[in-house]
Amino acid sequence: MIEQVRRARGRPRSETARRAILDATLALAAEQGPKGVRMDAIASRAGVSKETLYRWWRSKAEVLLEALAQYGEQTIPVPDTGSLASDLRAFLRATARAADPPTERLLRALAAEAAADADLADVVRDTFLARRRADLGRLLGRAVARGELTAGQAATAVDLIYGSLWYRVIFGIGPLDERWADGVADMIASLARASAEAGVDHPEEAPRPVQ
Amino acid sequence: MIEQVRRARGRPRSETARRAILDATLALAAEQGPKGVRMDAIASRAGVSKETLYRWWRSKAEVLLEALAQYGEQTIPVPDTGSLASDLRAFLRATARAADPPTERLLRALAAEAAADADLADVVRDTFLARRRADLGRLLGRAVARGELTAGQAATAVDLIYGSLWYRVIFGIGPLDERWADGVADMIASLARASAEAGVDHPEEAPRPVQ
Amino acid sequence: MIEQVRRARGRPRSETARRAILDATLALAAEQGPKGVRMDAIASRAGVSKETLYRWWRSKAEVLLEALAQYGEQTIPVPDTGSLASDLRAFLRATARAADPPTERLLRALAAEAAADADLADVVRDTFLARRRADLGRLLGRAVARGELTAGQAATAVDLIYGSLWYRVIFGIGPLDERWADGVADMIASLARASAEAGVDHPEEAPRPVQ
Amino acid sequence: MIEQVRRARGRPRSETARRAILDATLALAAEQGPKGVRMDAIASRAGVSKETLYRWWRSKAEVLLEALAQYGEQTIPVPDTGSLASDLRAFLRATARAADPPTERLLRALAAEAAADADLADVVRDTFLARRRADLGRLLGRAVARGELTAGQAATAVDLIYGSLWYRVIFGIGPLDERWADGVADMIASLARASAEAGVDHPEEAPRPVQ
DNA sequence: CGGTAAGCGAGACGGTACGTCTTGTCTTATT
DNA sequence: AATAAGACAAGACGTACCGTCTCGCTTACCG
Repeated sequence: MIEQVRRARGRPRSETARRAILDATLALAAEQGPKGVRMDAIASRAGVSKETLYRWWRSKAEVLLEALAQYGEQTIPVPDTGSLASDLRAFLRATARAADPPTERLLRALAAEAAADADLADVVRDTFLARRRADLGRLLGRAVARGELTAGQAATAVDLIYGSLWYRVIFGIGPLDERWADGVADMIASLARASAEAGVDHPEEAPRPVQ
Repeated sequence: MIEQVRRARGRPRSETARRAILDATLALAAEQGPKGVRMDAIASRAGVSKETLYRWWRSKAEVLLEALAQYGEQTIPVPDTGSLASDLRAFLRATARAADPPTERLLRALAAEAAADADLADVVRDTFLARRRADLGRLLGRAVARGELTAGQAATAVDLIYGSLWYRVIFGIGPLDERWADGVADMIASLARASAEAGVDHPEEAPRPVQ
Repeated sequence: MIEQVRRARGRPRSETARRAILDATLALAAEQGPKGVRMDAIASRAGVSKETLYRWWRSKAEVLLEALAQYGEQTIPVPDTGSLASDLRAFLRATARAADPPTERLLRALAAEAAADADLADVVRDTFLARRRADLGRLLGRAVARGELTAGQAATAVDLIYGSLWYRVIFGIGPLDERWADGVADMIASLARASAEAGVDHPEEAPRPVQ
Repeated sequence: MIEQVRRARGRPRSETARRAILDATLALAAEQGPKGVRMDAIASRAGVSKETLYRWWRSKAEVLLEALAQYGEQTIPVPDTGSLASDLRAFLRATARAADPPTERLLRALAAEAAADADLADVVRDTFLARRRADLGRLLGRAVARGELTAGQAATAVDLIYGSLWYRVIFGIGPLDERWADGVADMIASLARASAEAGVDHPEEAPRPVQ
């Protein structure tokens, strides 16, 4: 049984234009920083009209969101090694790798939009951030299940971890490199080990040494 | 012989205008959010000309910085009870109290500016953030001295703690209330307790300056 | 094969906006005088953005020039009755009729701009004034051909006649009415008659009585 | 009986400052044209405070008026040789000499102010222009008395002559040199000769006040 | 000769217009 | 129907100039 996709009438959306727009967005962010990411600059660099931009995305923020979905952290796997420490390390190292300088600048541009506009912040939180928070939540959830963390600690940890990421990006505190990933992962993992040793819920789970 | 402070020539700067401007900035942020904080709106609300605004502050961000210094977190004491847990609790609760909704909105407006402009972010980081980071650094430094944390952990903790604060503010993740303060304080303190029990490496190691 | 006029791509310039701008310019000048002719007032009255104004005219003076071309003296015919006296009368009476109060105020606004800016004055002289000077020059040129005036006198007369017009407008010396037109026309014509009687160049041309 | 000039109390007005201001006004006009004549520029160039400027002159136009009175045409004698032609030549040649480039630029700046502001134009007309018009009126009045001109022609001639002067200055039509003076003088004088020959009405008719 | 009142330099101030910039919408002809 | 081109409305930005105000200092008179 062949699934017949109903073809829309008229000229189909140009995939070329879509890619050109997202590429241009990334390139502009990379080369000129958040301020360089202007709708007319994106359009002109992509060889596309502003009309096309606004036909498919309602605002600059939406373009940024899709550009991030394309180039950013979307491919970060959620590891499950049985150890919070190694899970976190792997996850945050992958996160740091995904946050290369161009992507960092996209994040920064997105943060600028969200900080300035509460409605937009809601959207960003409930779509873009929510997915990443859910991933990290699942990872930490396994530690909760093993009794290494309480649910409340896991929730707080999500804020601490992603908070430190955005904080560093927005204010230029420092790079999102392996050192950052390991520092944060170890810190949270030590805590978990401590909790486990203190006999939370599931003492049968042996704590593993961090590194 | 008493050193006579030489009075500057010409009409002295109007303290009234200065206060009116900072008040107007706070009021606009509180009432209309970051987008309401416009230079012309500040000027008109303060009964001041734009020229006066630009005479004393080169950008909106500088006005925000001074308004924050005036109304914001500048009076948060750094407690020293001998216990990291209670020090942190007290410090973060005071921080949460200082971050009332109007102040939160000022912070948000400032974040929007800093995210959009890297040069400005440098200024914000090196003046506004640095003071708060230093306060928290001193607090954590005592725990380092007591062997409850390594210097590296203390540095990471600063990012985690303030990161979570800004993250919640910028993206509207949740309020900066006592629950937040206690959750974060407990989390970091548990870690310290765990580290101390584990006999962490070298307490004599001097704490690295927290950026 | 018919030459097809290539239509420019993109949205065509709005004729509505153009007219609204020129109308608003005239109305503001008429109602509020030269000081009322402000770029933002024109824009707001015309229901147009300032950007549209500056897209098509680089300065207020250019808008005034086009408004004058639209409403001003452009339709003044250059009569040729064979008599300098009646030609001049007809021409200056038509000029006076064209210089109704709203137009006078546009002229005044234009003079203010030109007086303040030498570069602009050059443009005004070489475009707007030049056309009128040429018209009057042709009219007087016929008198020169008839031997009623020397070429030098004709040139001086152009300055005298238009000079008196602008002088009266700018400093509010008096109105540009029929009395003014006749007074100036008769004066120049008497001179021509006198020159002719004195036997300048072409004595065969009989002087005609001034009406 | 000795007229005792009552000396005002307090520090007397600085004549140095007054001269410095008028000099600076002239110099700025000469060097930078009408646009360079700014109140703060005058003050700073004269080494004087704006306070002092506005203490003695209510507006830029008043400063210009006094600067012109100082450097401009104030010393032009009204000749009385018994011949209109030579009187006019002498008067206009002296006028042209007085209108050197720096003075021309002052005139231009004054015209810009007057054109933009009707109230100011009234003042300029009734003070500055009136004196010159009266001088020229007296000169022409003698021709009227001799029956060379009618009173109406004399009045029109004043507009034509001074009109041409301002017209040339404002729009940069051409210089106010001897050629201009002679051209205008000869033109008006020819007319007078013609009228006299034609036996124009009679001298008992009193010359109308020339506005 | 010392008090005092006005003049003065400095420069901050409120007001207002300018010309620029960016966002998001709209209107053409073309594909 | 989607697109490139580009004009458009809205509105904030930062600058410039005007004329006013507020200091502390200076100058010359007058008692």
